[in-house]
Amino acid sequence: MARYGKDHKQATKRRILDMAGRRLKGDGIAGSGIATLMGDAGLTNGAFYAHFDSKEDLVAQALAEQLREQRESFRGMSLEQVVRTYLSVGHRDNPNAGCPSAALLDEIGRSADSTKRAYADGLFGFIDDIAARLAPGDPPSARATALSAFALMVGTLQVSRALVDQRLAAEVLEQGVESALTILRTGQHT
Amino acid sequence: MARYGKDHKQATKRRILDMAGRRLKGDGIAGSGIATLMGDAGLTNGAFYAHFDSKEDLVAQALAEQLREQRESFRGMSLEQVVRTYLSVGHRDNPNAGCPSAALLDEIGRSADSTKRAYADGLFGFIDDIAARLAPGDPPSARATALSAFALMVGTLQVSRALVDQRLAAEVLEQGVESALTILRTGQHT
DNA sequence: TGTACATCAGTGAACGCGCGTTCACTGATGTAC
DNA sequence: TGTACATCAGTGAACGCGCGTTCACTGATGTAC
Repeated sequence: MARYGKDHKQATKRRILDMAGRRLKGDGIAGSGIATLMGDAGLTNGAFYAHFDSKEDLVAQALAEQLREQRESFRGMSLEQVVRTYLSVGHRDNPNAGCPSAALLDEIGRSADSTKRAYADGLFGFIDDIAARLAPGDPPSARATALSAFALMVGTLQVSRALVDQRLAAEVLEQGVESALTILRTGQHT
Repeated sequence: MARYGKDHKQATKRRILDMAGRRLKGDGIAGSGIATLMGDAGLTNGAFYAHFDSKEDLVAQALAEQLREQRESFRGMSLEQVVRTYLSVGHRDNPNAGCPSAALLDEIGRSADSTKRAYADGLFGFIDDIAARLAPGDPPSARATALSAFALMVGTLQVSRALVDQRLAAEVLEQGVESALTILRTGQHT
């Protein structure tokens, strides 16, 4: 037995993963160093490899965790609420607390296959949640619609984050809400 | 007079910008170092600062140039052709020769204001081209539709690039084509 | 025409720094006797 | 109860490397006389 409670190490790892998820979304994958990531969790760089095989390993696990949390955070909402929350100024201005897709999608495209697989698994869990609400009787039929609406929301949030002009950025978000709702309402599904 | 033709330096700068544009889209902003960028243009790191103030400066200029080229490349196409070319397997598999938005949008969101401004200028030039084709008489009325279609295409291409499963990635692209065309056909404009 | 000088695009070494990763070590605790 | 030992999460210095940036220098050319 270790001198700490038997789930101490597990709790530490969870803390690292949580903090790393936020940091990665805020500063990007390439922009987040191991020492900083560990410092966020109140530890030093050396302890990192007691928990993870490599930075890639951490990124894949943190990504999975962030997607799980995002999925949960939308659980009780109506689809309209999901769209309005996603394309809100609050979400736009706090990438570190927001959607991992909007924050990291192009970097994920350049990442190792293990990271991509972790991402894909988490993403389609989320997409299936939306599809199930669009077509409770036959979720697969609504997958394409759900994915299109999501792709539109991700692209819109990213564009809005790339704009300096606040007025224009807000307008882009509002138009995104209308378009996303239209897709969800008129999509081909049962 | 310099010992080279009077536009020699200008030509070198254009070469650096062109190569840098490709490299940045392929490896990301944080993933592209000055020495590598200069090596691509057949030069050494030291010459960089004879052409640019800083890496940020280069990124802003290269981004503007890439957006200009993208705009030109779509000039003669119908909107349907634009959509099908954008959401093609060829585009998906060659980010370095493709859309700067799809390759770099989330990193641009984390960049300096000067970079964001260069991006916004280029982006809306492109969006306005699409809007002008949707509503030749009154382009501004179609801006929202054009932007939504573009956001959907960017998000879709990014998702498709993040997938390891080729079959699934191709399916995502195909569904994206349908959704984008639907938005362009049914959007609210004159 | 021939020589001395000015120009300046480009070189390549060096700056301090942070990167991902390794590893010998610390020190708090639990177990054995 | 007291002491010796094993465990192991975490420390922090060090590894080689590439980063963005600076700068003294090179060498090919054009100009002046």
